[in-house]
Amino acid sequence: MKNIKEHIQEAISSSLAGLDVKIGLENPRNPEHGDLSTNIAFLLAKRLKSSPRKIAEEICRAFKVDSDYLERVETAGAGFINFTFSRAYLLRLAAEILTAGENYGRCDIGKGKRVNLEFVSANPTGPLNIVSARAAALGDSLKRILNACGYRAESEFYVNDAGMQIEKLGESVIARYAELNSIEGIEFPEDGYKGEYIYRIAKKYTPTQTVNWNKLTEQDRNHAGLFAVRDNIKFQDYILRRFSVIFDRWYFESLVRVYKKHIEVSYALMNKGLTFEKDGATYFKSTIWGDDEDRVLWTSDGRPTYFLPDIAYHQDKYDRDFEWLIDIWGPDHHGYIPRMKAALQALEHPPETFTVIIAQQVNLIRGGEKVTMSKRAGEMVTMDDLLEEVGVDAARFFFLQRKASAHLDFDLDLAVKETEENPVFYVQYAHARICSIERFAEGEGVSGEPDWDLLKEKEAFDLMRKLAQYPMVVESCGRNLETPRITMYLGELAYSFHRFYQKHRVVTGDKELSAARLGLCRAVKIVLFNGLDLLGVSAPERM
RNA sequence: GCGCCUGUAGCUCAACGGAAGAGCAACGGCCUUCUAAGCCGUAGGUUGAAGGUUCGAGUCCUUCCAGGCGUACCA
Repeated sequence: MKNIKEHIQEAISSSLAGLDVKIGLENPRNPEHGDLSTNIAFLLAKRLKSSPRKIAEEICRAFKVDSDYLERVETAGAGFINFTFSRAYLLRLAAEILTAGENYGRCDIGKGKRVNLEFVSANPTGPLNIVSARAAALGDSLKRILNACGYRAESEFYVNDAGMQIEKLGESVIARYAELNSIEGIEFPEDGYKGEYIYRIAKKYTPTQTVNWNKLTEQDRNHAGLFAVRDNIKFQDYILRRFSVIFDRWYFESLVRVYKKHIEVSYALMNKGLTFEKDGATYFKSTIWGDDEDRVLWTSDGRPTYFLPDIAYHQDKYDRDFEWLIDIWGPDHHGYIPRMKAALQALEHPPETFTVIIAQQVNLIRGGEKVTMSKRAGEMVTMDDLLEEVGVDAARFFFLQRKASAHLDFDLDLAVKETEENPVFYVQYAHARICSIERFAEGEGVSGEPDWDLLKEKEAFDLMRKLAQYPMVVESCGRNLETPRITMYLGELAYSFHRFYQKHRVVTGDKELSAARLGLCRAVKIVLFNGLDLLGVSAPERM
């Protein structure tokens, strides 16, 4: 049995007799416009020197309606052609969903391409913040979506466990340690990490045996810094796991440095004549690829900047045979995009193999006012605070409802207070309700293969039409690296189901009809489950 | 100054260049029946402004206006 889109595309192509045109099919927003619609007549108007309306009518006339797929084909508006699915197609589809199970909705637009998704990559200097939570939800969900679209996607967290900030972190820990142990003469560094969590770490910390409190060395600071890094990473991983985000790989900047990958990359750029020295620093000529200014790779005192090992890290992803790199960065890094794109192009990677998604900022609203957050002052609402307050499912669903590029106001009071009216619960409730019906049906002895032909109700067919849209939604999200369509779709599917439920009792004295309706419910349950799974949101069996 | 993001219903936000939508809030109805965390109904719009491209613009281009973020030899 052919895919219905292919069926329509072939049927139109044959009536166009050799005209080479891509026939786009989309879901009309208005149900009166059928189940699929094409704008092909508009696109052909110029070439055929005719009006869209006339072309649409001609295509319509030539179109042989096969009732295995379609009930109706008609022109509308200024030249749209609308297709309405046939009863036979929809019933067959419901049966197919039961067979396909978790595979329903998958496609193969990715063709096995290996994708590396890097996200969160927060500094190991403290707890995760709210933007990290958003990036985590987005990245993890995109990984699930891409895998459902036939890509082989892996997730990666890059840990910046090297460089100045680690020393600074160590200095902060040592200062707090000194404070806790009444050791004199250690000042808290002016730009140190002031959060309460540093005390927590300092309490667990044991300084090096050789420590001289009057003269702290770089080694002392690094020792404390790495201790704090390990503690922070452990906590970050713990919170991410609670958020249903499990990274395939944690990649350490210190490893880049140990294996001198950054030096390799530095030489590679130098040998291409793409670097120069100025005021004792080494620059990369990123302006060649449109960056605003050339960027420093090595500082004048001989340290690599953050940028250089990061280039090496990205080169390493290519070396590990990833064909497409997707990075999700916070809004504070958007200025960083041109230089990284420049560096990767300089290393001869085609620009389309590297995509950056900026996860825009999140404003937390509490008591109708923006919660002010200052990392330096240590006033943060952290990711674990958020999980504590609104829960995993609500938090993920909220984040994924918005496209990444949109700023997001997250009203904490509302999310907590309105738990019962939360969109995620609406969708989950539909799933739980179907599970409940299944339990009831079992008790009533409803079983056996559904006789789909018994389904006649309008609401049942509305539901099947919705089920038919699901694969297109997944594919579209995979193509656009977006999630809001899925949350939106699940809301619509749940709505269609609740309507059906309200109007037609599933389990009745008529066992045959009950089995057919139960079959439809099970198809809905499968799609709800699959969709929620792409979001990393649970599908509860009872609520 | 320059760069990026955003501006759509009272609020939060959708809408591959295709035929303006949802949820919440408001108002009015529906539980002897498989979960009322549900359903039905009412109301709500010059898509920030003005031009342009197009058969067709919330969407693309230009110029404004408003809000946010960024603009390091930090990460």
